Amino acid sequence: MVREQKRGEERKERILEAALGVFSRRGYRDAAMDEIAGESETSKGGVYFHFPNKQTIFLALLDRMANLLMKRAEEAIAVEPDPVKRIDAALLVVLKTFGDHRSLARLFLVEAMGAGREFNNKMLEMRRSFAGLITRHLDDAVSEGAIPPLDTNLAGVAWFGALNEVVTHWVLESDPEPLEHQYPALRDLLRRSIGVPQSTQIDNETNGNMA
Amino acid sequence: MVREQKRGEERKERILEAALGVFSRRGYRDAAMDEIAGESETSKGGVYFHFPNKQTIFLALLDRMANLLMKRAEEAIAVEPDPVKRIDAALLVVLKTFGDHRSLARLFLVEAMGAGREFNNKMLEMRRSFAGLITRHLDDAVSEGAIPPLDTNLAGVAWFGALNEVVTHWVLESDPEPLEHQYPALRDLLRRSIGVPQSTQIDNETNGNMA
Amino acid sequence: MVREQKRGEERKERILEAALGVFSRRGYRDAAMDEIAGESETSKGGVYFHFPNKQTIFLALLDRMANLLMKRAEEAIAVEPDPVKRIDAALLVVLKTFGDHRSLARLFLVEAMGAGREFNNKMLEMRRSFAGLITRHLDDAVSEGAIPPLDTNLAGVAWFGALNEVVTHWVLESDPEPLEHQYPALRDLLRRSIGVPQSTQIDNETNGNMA
Amino acid sequence: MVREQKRGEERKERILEAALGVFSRRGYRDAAMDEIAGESETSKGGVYFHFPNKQTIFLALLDRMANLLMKRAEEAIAVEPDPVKRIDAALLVVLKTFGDHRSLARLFLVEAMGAGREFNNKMLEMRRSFAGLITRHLDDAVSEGAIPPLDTNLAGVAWFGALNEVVTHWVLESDPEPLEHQYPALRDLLRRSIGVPQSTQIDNETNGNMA
DNA sequence: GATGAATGAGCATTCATTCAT
DNA sequence: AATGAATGAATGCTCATTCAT
Repeated sequence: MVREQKRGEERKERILEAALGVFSRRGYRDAAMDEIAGESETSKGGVYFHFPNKQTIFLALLDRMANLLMKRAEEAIAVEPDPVKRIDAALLVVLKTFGDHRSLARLFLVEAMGAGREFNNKMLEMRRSFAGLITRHLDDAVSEGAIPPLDTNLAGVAWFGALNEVVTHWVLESDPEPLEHQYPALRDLLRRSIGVPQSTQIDNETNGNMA
Repeated sequence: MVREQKRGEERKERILEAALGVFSRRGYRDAAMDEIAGESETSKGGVYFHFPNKQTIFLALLDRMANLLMKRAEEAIAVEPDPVKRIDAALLVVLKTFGDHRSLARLFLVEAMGAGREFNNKMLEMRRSFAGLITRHLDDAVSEGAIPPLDTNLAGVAWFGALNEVVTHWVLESDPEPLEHQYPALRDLLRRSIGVPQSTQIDNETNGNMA
Repeated sequence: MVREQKRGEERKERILEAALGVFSRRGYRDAAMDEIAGESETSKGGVYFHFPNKQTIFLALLDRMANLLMKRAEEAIAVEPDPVKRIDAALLVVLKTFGDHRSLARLFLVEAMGAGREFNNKMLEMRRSFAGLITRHLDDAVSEGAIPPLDTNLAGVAWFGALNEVVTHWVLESDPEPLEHQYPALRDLLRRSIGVPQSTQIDNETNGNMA
Repeated sequence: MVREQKRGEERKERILEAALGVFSRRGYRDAAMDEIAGESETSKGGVYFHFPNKQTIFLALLDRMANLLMKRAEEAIAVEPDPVKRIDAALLVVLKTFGDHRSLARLFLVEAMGAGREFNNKMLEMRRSFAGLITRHLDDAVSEGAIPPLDTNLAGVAWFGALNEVVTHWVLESDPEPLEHQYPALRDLLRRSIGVPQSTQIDNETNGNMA
């Protein structure tokens, strides 16, 4: 029984992987359940046994990406005491994560937008939770006196948007250079935007290069 | 003859208006040519007489929005001698333009993304041209000594993304407040991000914080 | 499993039969997939599950007729040692086969011609293979000394055409008499055309003239 | 007024020529009135002024070919006293006429067949009238004692079919040699089929080559 | 006579989803 | 659990024909 459960999970996993490939290759609307079934070495009925419909599969993938990002960002933040450096760390980890998963990034930032009315709420919620994460940490930095007061709500949204756009360009480009190369300049831009004192900024100038 | 031409143009215009409504109500894929025809008080054949296919209509609408934005931004910039204020002016005009055309904004920022592979190039091109506009003026500001040197390419992309995201939230929200309300905080954030000296900033500080 | 396969084949067969009816009633272009589906007691999707498109169904029917004819003709030929009688036998069998399948005959000789450019190659190939069959046996007859030398390639084509035309008239006529009635006269005509010696001809003279 | 009439006729002629090109290039069904209009330097409305519908244009073209063939054949026959030679002459003239008008031949023999139910009667009638022409002259030959009695009705049909098929192969072939090359062999075949005495046949063996 | 905008019925094909086996 | 045959609604696009100007 336990074995069967595992087999079930494996199958489910295979379906999700196949779906990721198909969705990011064809886009949400042009992805056919047939192709997802074929690519996951199942039958169409098999897919429908594990997922009630196409939308759910897409949403599961979206959630997976969101959780992956969130988790990694929180982890990176957790080990860093300095509020400003926390944000730097989170930024880097997000760039790295997207950079390693271009398909997921495309799904998340490109395909999900116009996938249909049904996804708008979900998208808004996700975007809000990312912006909220940023806002929260900016609030921390403000209350610790590391940066001057500002509209952190707006900053959260705007930062997410800036990041988003950089990644989107990278996703849409046919032959892009590694996403992480954008880190130093983006970090400086964002820091400045919230009035991080020059001194701190110099401190970290060194790690302009990363893996 | 002139009258006929005008009639033709009017009909074309009616179709575009109807299409805008349908596209932004249903999304690109779920928009039916039938509905566009119905809403423009034409027949399906009539629509196809004026446009070769669905894609072309969508693209025409996208172009229209892009041109509208570009034109207004350039105009706002043209009358402003101070490089920093130029950017402020452009920002405001973009917020106002989107704010007045929520449907077009939705089309431009939300629906166009996942409309299909065929639109990706067009989208990238448009996003690049906006980012490029910003970059160009940032370069001017740098060369005039108004702001310190920075990676203006990245800044262009990031600014466009920030703006984009703010507008997108506003588009997806069910009951949003006027988009222009975001102007002061966004302006400050962006200014700071490029190291605009505090003094200039104080000038406009009046309409500062909002929740 | 075997049962399922059989069910699948039955369904496919039903579709082909329905298609034959519809194609020969309406012609290739005016045949609607809807009608084929309806007549085969399936849904449109069902038809498309078994055949990728309309063209393929038509081609399958054409192939079926061609194979049926070829097979029967070869069989009739196989049991007959005398080269001239072989040809007589083949002729008779072709007339009988068409005579028993007026719809297929119409499809094969009338509808297939103007069905569209896509079918021209196929048609030419089929016509060539029939003409070739005749040519081959005429060659045999020549080499056995049963008939004098002649341009057997041309004769193959011409014979096929003669046969074709006789059948076509019969197909297009609103109230035709049995096709086989044409056999004796056609046989004599064809025999004479290749110079079959009178003696052999007399053998079968019995069922000679008809109006 | 006379000039206008002439202009009208010219226009009509241009339309027919254009239609011939389009029909034989695309086939009856795939020929668009738009293209016919464009190619005849008229408007769609213009075409409809001169012809009530598409079918009529096609029929006019068919008639034209039929008349051309008939007329030339009758002419060739008229100047020839010997009944057997008459038939030879008609055959040659038909081969030449088709050979010089491959588009018309395609229209007449290929496209017309599957153009739709509406044309079947017309086609049958045309085929009958050609077969009838042959039959008539065979009857003459019989009554003059030039050939032995035979089923001339069938022979007419079969001959027309033989000729038809030879021309059809030539039409469908991608790179055919001149149609007239088939004349000598076809003539001999047909002669033999009606039992033309050997002597006559030898007489004409000379003109195996033609213009 | 001519034009070309407009009409609208028609149609092949796709695809998410269901369900008997 | 899994299969794959079957469903049927949905939709972009074509084109002969009409008719106001």
